[in-house]
Amino acid sequence: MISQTEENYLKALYSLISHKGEAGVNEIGKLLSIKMPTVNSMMKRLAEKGLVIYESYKPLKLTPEGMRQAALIIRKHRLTEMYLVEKMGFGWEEVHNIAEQIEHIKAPEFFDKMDALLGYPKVDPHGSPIPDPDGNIAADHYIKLSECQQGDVVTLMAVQPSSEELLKFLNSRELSLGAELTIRAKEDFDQSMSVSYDNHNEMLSSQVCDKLLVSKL
Amino acid sequence: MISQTEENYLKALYSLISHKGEAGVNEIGKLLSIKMPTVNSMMKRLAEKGLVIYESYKPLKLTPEGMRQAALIIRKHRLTEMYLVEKMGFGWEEVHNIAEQIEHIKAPEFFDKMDALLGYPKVDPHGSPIPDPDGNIAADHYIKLSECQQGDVVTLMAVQPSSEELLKFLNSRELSLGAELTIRAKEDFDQSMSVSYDNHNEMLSSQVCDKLLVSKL
DNA sequence: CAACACTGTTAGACGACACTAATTTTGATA
DNA sequence: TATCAAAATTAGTGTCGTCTAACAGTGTTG
Repeated sequence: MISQTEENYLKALYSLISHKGEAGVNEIGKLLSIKMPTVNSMMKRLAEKGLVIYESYKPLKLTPEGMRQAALIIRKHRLTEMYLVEKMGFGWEEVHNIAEQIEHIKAPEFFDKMDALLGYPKVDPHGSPIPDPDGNIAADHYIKLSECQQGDVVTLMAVQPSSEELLKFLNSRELSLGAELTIRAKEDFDQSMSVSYDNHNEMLSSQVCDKLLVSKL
Repeated sequence: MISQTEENYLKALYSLISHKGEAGVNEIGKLLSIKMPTVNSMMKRLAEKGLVIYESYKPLKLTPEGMRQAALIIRKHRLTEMYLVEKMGFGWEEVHNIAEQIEHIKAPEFFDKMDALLGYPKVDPHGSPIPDPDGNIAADHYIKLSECQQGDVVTLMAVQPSSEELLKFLNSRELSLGAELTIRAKEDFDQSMSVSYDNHNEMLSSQVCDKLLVSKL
């Protein structure tokens, strides 16, 4: 049995590894607000359980089973977020903390029911892919808005990572997934962008553009 | 902050006290499958926190604040059960274990939303009253079917306590809340009852009749 | 390449929550 | 009322998940 605490470590490890390719004890600690020695001993325990590959002073890895378990937790998290938005009327900026708790519920039938009621969605409300029931996750091929050029016309597909503050900012600009963005200008000195969509014409800082994932038309 | 574990003790204490008027360390232990010494030390901790009145070798009591906290957990449990049945399509016999976990979620807005989507229900799927947001719980004035007499015509209002097995039994007899029962006969030697409702005519054992709460017309 | 900063590890402690074994209190009853 | 069984308590242990303090390894850089 994997405890709630262990689940949180697996999730953190998974997200660090999939974003940066590697994860160290220190990084996990920062992500979870837990001190290094605690992380260290937890990594040893997860290694005992066959979920993590631990070698002294080497970067951490997940075993295939560890990857699968992590993906299944993320599946529960993202299904929950989708359910909260689609079926209960929460805003996409409100659901993270609730899903963070519900993801630990041990009741497969509960998540299966959400999945069915939602029509087996492929992505969560922020555009991140929902792993399938076996723990397989579709790689998305989107690019960052910040990598696009003046004149490009793109569709907003995901917000990643999606802090509550960023989502509120996007709300205030009425910018949501599926919006068709035309890049009017890109400033050389700060990489900020001027984009238009629907009835809007907005300036987006590089920090924002870095977190908006788009697909070119 | 009240931990999940502490919440479970409060709930157990609340239900023992409200059903039997009193609760002892031993009974709580049995209810929660936890050994007496563990219960004992937990009771001292809850007393420290002002939730329980603990005096050596005396029956346990809840303080007003302890009562309130317990009622609020029960509120979350029952709202969740109602939501699972009404909005997600679960059967009334399936929801207890899921609600047992979701009741510990710390997110008032989540339960407020369920409450609103359900139209502020007064009872859960088994007919038990849902405490209000301040922790006040309406006393029901129902009587046990087992206390009724031949010839009585009554409405089934609640099933209490409602084990999964009992609920499945009632399903198999198509007996649900709101059914209008006519008591055809009551056997003296075993207190079993013959009742009719809708297109049914069934024998109910005393064990069953003890758990069906009804109101007389 | 030596020094230093950062990262990682070991050792020891602690609170929460569980246990077993041994003891004490209570209340029923022979 | 003396005894005894059940309930309650105390004492001591163990695991999980956290911490701090001290020490060790790694890699960059003057």
